Parts: sequence; C-alpha cells; structure tokens
Amino acid sequence: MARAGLSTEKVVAAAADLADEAGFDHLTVSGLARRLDVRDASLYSHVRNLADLRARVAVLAIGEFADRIAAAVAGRAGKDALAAFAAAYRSFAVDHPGRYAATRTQLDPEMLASTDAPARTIALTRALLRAYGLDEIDETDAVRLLRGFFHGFADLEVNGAFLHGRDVSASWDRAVDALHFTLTNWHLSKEEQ
Amino acid sequence: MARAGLSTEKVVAAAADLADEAGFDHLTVSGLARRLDVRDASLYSHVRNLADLRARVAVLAIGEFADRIAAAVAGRAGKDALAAFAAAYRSFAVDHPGRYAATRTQLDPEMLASTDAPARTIALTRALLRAYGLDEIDETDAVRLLRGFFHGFADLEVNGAFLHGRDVSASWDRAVDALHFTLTNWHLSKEEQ
DNA sequence: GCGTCAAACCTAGGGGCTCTAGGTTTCAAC
DNA sequence: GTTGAAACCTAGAGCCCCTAGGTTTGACGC
Repeated sequence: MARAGLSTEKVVAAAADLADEAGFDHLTVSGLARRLDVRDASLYSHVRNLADLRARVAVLAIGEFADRIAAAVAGRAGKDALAAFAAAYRSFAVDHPGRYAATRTQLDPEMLASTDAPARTIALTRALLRAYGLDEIDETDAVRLLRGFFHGFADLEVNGAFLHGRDVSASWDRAVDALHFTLTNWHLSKEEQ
Repeated sequence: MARAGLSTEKVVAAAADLADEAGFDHLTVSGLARRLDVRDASLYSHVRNLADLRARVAVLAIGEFADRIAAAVAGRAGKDALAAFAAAYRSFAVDHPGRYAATRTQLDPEMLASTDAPARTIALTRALLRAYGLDEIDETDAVRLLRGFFHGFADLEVNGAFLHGRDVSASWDRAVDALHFTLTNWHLSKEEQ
C-alpha cells in the first residue's frame, strides 16, 4: 500500500487547514486522519494527542500571524502603520478563522518556549504606538484598547454577529480612524475623578 | 428511588451553571446528567439534544445579559450611562464566562423567535449613543466600535490574555474614557481620503 | 543483492460521549 | 383504586480519543 509519508509538520499543516474549514474546535484527530487517508492511530506517532495537535496548530498560527503583521507594517509609520496593522489583523482572522481561533489558546510553558511569535507581536504593537508618544502605562492601556477592539470586531465579524446592512469594512475603517484620533489625543481623554 | 423532579427550565439553569464552571464548550449532556444525579438518557425528555441544550442556555444567558445591562443604565445618561453599560458588560463576562460565551452563539430562527433579548440589547446600546448625536450610519459604526472593544477586551481578559502587570480594571476604565472622548468628538476623527 | 533499523503505518480494543428505542416507576387527578 | 402523563430507567449503536503491540516500508551499510 502507498503510504502518505507524513511528518509532524505535514500533519500540523493539514490540521491548520482543516481548522480553517471546520472551525478550530471541530478539529478532531479522526477527521484529520480521514482527510489524510490514514487511520486515527497513525497520527499518534506524529503528535502526542489532541491537545498537543491543537497546541502545535496554535504555534504555527501565531507565527504566521506575526509574519503577516510584520510584513504589513514594514516601512510604515504613524496612522499608515496603524491602518496596515489593522487590515492585516482583520484579514488574517477572516481568511483563516481556524488559525485565528488557535492564536487565542493559552499555550503551556513548554510550547510557549518553542516560539518567539507572541513576543514579536507585542513588540510590533508597541512599536506602532511609539509614534503617539505615550509613557509605559498609557501605552499598555492603549495596547489593550487596540487588542480588545481588533479581536472583538474580528471575532464578531467571523461569527456573523453584524447583522445591520452597513458595510462591515466601512465600519472597520471608521473605527480605525476613531482609534487613531483617540491615540493622537490620548491625554485629552483622561478623566480625573 | 427519589427522583430529581426536573423540568426543562431546571435542566437549562443547571447547564448554565455548569457552563460557567467548566466552560461553554465543555458543556456535555453526560456531565450535566452526572451533576443532576440522573442518567444521560433522562435528560433527553427535557431537551432535544446537545445543540438544543446549548441553544436554550444561550437564550437564557442573552436574557440575563440584557437584564443586567438594562438595570445598569436605568436612570443614567451620557458618560455615566456608558460607564455603567461597560461595567455591567465586563462583569457579566467575568462572573459568568460560560453564559457569556453562550451569548455569542448564532441561534436558529426558531430559537431566536423565542426571545426579544438581542433586540433589547441593541436598543439599549443605541439609546446609550443617542446622547452623542450621531446619524444612523455613524451610530452603527459606533455601535460596532463599542461592541468590538467590549467583547474583545472581556474575551481576552477571561481567557487570561493580559499578562502585563498593569491592573486590568484600570486599563478598562481608561479605555472607556477614551471611547467616550472618541464618541464626543466623533466628527473630528473622520478622515476623508 | 541483502540484512538492519527506524520511521510510518496498521489492527484490536477500552473508555467516554451522544442519542434512540422501548420499558418501568412515580404522582396527581379523577 | 385506577389511570395517564411525566419522569426516569436499561440496553445498545455509533463516533471519538487514545494505548498496546504488531507489520510494512524504505534508506543505508555491507
């Protein structure tokens, strides 16, 4: 019989594609085995178990995500960079919903140590914000504002939560404008109580 | 043998509590049966199947969510209302992660028809924004900005994605200030290209 | 060409989950 | 007390995860 010639990388790559099609939480060992035309048990020589498979998909996805963001912001600054970052973020989530969902899983320390992508993503985000001249605490708050909006909007969009007729891309662009405005005038919005 | 005296409502309520403890996607019929000290099969006289159980939990959760928001904004206006809305949103997600996850499922039309909570939530959000004097399109964009941020931040917080030492509540408050500022100056952030 | 050995793949089977079919028990109302 | 519906049960099929242990393939050295 012809064998598939699998390796851990090929299995994980196929799993990522399957996750994009079926959803990350519908990623199953048996479904993946079917797609690779192999018995379930065969996959366990490439991957420890389902949790391991999911974690590996997450590492792959986080790396691809960081690469996309890095490519998008390269050579840009200020609002240009913010818009490029935002567009790359959203398109990754929309084009690769399974991988995007995978990026949100909490990795165990062992897996986390195998990649620098999370740190790279954070560094890219902070680099983006440097143009707005915030101190460390304000910058952290701003990072959380951006991450919150980007993630929330993308997640809602992917899950079909926007029902109003208004063009979703237009709302996204408008929000990015609003966020740029907020960042530019960050100190003006501060409220003492 | 003593019987549990279950009904669909009791089953669904127990399922919601279980979801809050174990996570909405770890909600299982057999786990729920264990908790209710009943055989799996017994639950199928109260609920059609797992998908039906999940949908009913979603309807319950969306209703409770809308009630919380409504109670929070009652009698408030302007920034006060925004802050109350935001606090109610976040605390619901943090206190009831399983129910909150349930609110994000897409209901089939039949289930959707059994509740007015989604419409109520949208109405509350739009009422909140009325203070900022936006037209329909701008208001829709603003709703999406708010929903995106609220959902994304809460989701990231619940899933432990904020690792920086900065107090999470402080970041939330700061972001709410920033959003209020953005809404107040909505037209100023508009960029023509 | 032939043995060797690791990697790739397999069958068999246990345990958990969902769900159906069909039977039994409880309880309230007559 | 009988009756009928609601609540609950056992039994079992099908799918999924995973392990144990065995077989096949293919590259490499002799």
